Amino acid sequence: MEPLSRKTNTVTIHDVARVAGTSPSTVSRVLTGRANVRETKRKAVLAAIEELGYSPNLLARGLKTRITYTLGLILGDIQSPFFSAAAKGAQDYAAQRGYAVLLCDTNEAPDKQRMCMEMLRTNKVDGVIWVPSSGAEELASSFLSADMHLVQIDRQVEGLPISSVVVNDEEASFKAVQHLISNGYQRIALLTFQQSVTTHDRRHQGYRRALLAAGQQVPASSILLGETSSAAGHRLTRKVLANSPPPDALFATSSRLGVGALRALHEAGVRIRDDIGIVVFDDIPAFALMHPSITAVRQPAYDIGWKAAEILIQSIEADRPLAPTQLVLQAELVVRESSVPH
Amino acid sequence: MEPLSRKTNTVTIHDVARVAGTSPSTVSRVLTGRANVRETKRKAVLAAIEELGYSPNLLARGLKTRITYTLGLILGDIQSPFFSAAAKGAQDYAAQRGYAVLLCDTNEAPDKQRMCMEMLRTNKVDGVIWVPSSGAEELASSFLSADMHLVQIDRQVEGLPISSVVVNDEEASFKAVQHLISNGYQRIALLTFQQSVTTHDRRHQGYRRALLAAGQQVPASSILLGETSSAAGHRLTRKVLANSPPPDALFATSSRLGVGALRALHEAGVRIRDDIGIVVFDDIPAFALMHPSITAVRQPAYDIGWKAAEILIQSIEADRPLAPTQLVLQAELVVRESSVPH
DNA sequence: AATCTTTTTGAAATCGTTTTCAAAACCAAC
DNA sequence: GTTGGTTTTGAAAACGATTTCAAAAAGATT
Repeated sequence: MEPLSRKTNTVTIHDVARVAGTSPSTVSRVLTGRANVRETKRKAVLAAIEELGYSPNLLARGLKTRITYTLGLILGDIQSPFFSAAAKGAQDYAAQRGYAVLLCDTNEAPDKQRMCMEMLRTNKVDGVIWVPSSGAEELASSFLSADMHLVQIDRQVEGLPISSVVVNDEEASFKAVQHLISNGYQRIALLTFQQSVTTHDRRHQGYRRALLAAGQQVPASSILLGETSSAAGHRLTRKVLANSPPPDALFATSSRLGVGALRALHEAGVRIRDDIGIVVFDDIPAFALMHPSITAVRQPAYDIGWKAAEILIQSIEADRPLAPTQLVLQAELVVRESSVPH
Repeated sequence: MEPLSRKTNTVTIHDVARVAGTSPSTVSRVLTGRANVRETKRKAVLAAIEELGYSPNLLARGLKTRITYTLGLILGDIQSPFFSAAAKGAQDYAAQRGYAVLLCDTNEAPDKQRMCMEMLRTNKVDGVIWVPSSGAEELASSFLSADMHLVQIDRQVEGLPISSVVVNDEEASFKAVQHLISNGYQRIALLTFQQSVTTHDRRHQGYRRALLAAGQQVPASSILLGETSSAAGHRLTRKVLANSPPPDALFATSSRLGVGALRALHEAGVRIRDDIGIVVFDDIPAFALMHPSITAVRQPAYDIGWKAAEILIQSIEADRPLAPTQLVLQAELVVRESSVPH
């Protein structure tokens, strides 16, 4: 690390004080608005600030107050529509409350997740919104014991007192599969993530419950496990199409798995909707544009981010430690063409 | 602004020094690695750091060194696939170089853009990557004169010495329209942004040049101007379809305009590909999945972000001011089905 | 006009680092 | 065992804010 050049022309609170004919203390008082200062002085200070183009140094302020008005946001992949919508929601709420947002993309890699947390810690963020990747338990507990404010979104690390904002994965999946059944589909296969993650586990659970409620068995051959990538969706779909009898419907627990499945179905020349129905958990813009359009479970991603920021800031600004909040938003089934046979 | 509670259990460089039996100066030296310290001491210091779980306070460091190792990123809309890919590229490069990224989403609103810049300035970021919205000229020049390091991506504020990373908009558009012409399309309409923004202006320019090169006129009725939203794409397409004769191909200068156009075409019962060809500038994942799949101009969005961060950090770490870099990456036409009649 | 109360003010300490500067420790060569 | 030249070290002064504390000013009350 070689030393870098430094900017020189910074204007500080002392300069403002000098121009306004007062002391730094008073300038600070008008800045924070926490104490009363005579109207004439206040005017003079504001004029000086204007004249000098002064803006307070948040580093110095943060150093003294231990509050940085900065949040960390750790995502698996900012390119995913779900996460970017959540990021936008979080950012919008944070900005409205005067907080800045430090973005971290982990590419779903556990070690990068650790690095991100470390980075956010040294940057003294006031709190963190994150999507815990699998195997994030010790990481979570270590930052919890350093009394870092945390809110997890989408997924949950279970058994720890951490606030979270998630959707009703189990129930929404139950309804989605029930919808397929009530539209006459008989042999519904499941495409899901092989690793244990709360979201996928619960979606899997909802699928099982719907089949059982309809008096159906859940044969092992119709549960397909893989990565949550479109390549995996493609591969698993090809595999399940080889079953005899093949499934007449698919339920995919992530949009990527769904996208891969669609590709495989198209290649196999199977007609979506009539030959095979499909519902995907997590809606993406493309699904509405396709022909036939794809039925999906829409998650309120923007709201998830917004609410997470709200809970986080509330926790940060509370004087005493709060009990963790568990917020469950409602995901809704958006029925389009792919699940409704002619 | 009410006073907030403060964390108490911080471990500082003094604690480390005490445990290691040395002085803060020496601890600082092993942290920065900028001076040599005897191997025994160095070991002791590292052990103490480990034992105490110390991590340096970047606020204090930044206050002293005036270097925060933080970049600002100002985007119009993080949900746009193009911007989120660019954000990812920038973040990946920045992280690799030890920089954090402060995210700002302006919703394309000029006043929010100003607020973002102000926020980044008070946060003392080392530099900023941004997408200048229209009317950002004075903003740009004011931050330029405060010798803030800036790199603009996608769009350019013209006439100011600011580094930028863009694509060959004009040429790629020229090729896209030429491609339509060579596939037999005769009356190609243009859907573009009504406001003057370098990207759209250049794409418009490329469209004109292609038509003129083919010896065609450019009738005013085939230039459709509106917002760069899918609603506008929809409206403009309905409008242009009413022309007599109607166009037999469309060139849209943004993916949103393109998406709206596709919706309108579908509603009108016009068959894409045979009745009407279409090429969209800016590729999105959905285009590859549709039937027929949509020909688009693919931009290296990830690389744009990556390169912008590279240029920015280079400029930050240079001892002396550098001449602004103008980098033009190559956008390429991805020919799919929508522009190739049977 | 004198006293008491309340409000407004500024000097100085502090937050946790880095960095200068001079003293201390080390090492080699005589 | 000096001497002289390197390295290593620690004390103290920043960096730019906030905040405590006591003094000064203003306002009320007699």
